[in-house]
Amino acid sequence: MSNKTIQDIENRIASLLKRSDLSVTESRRKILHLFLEQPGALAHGDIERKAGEKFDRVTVYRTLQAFVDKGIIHTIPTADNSIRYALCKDDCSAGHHHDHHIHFVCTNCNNTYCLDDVVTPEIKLPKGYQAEHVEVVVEGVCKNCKG
Amino acid sequence: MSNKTIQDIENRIASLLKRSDLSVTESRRKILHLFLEQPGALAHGDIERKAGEKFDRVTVYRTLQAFVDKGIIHTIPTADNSIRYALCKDDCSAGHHHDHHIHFVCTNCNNTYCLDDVVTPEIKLPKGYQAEHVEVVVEGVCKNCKG
DNA sequence: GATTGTTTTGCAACTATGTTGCCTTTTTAT
DNA sequence: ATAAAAAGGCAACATAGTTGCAAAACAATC
Repeated sequence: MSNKTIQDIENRIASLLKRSDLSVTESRRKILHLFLEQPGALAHGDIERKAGEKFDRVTVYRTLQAFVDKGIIHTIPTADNSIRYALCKDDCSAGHHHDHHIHFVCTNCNNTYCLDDVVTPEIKLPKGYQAEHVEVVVEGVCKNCKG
Repeated sequence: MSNKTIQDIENRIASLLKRSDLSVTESRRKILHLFLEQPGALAHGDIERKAGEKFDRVTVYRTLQAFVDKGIIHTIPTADNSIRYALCKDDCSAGHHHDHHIHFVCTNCNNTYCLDDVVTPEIKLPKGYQAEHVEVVVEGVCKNCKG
């Protein structure tokens, strides 16, 4: 990998942070790196393990909270009660997530993926219920695990 | 309320437990009561608060776990990372939940409902992904809160 | 590039949540 | 009524998440 590429990633991270009114600190750059490095979602525990040797537990909590607030990442609810986080696409802004895609949890490798091309379906609710947001999580076997 | 009605509920609870190969104990009856008394789902915290004055914390955990294992209740994933539990319909059996209904979380009263009549839609996944289970959680305003 | 005001971090202490082993009590079956 | 089996309570522990405050890092200005 060339220096130019590394520099590109750093620039991308810095501009993402600045656009969100967040100062560019080491922990924020490190955690954003983790998200950019891999395709799926990360559980809080994963992040703490990968980044936590350098940073305090509290810093990880606060960093993730800041990223959610600013619309850089979004949370994915799962059945095992461990919140997972994934990068938002560019059209998410602070406090207003446009995440109409569905999520896929692999029962084999336990990875979580955002399927950005699969749109949440319309759900017809009983009379009186008013939908604001629909969350779809599909469990199954992912592309990589399906031999 | 007549004595007969109270007796009916007790009988219903006892037979539900026996059918599931669970012995009929005070804590299990109490916790089942809580579920039957109200329409929505209960978070672990709710149950501990309502039943916990009489029972140990550990007992509540183990009771809920037993109920899930036996197919008496099922879990509902939510974005705020608090597992909620709701009664299964009668066709759920041990280890094999037929919960193809969707869940509704009210952003106003914070109650969670099983919408038993709303079936989860078919989701068309990208090539290579194989679905085993689809979970749909809708957030919005419920029937009671919509003035 | 040094200085100053603001933001972020690390630390410590704390609360909440969940788990495990062991002994006692309750339940079930006989 | 009694014995075997199951469940509950207790204590101790492990993990997860929060808060206040002082120290350090960052951004902005000169």
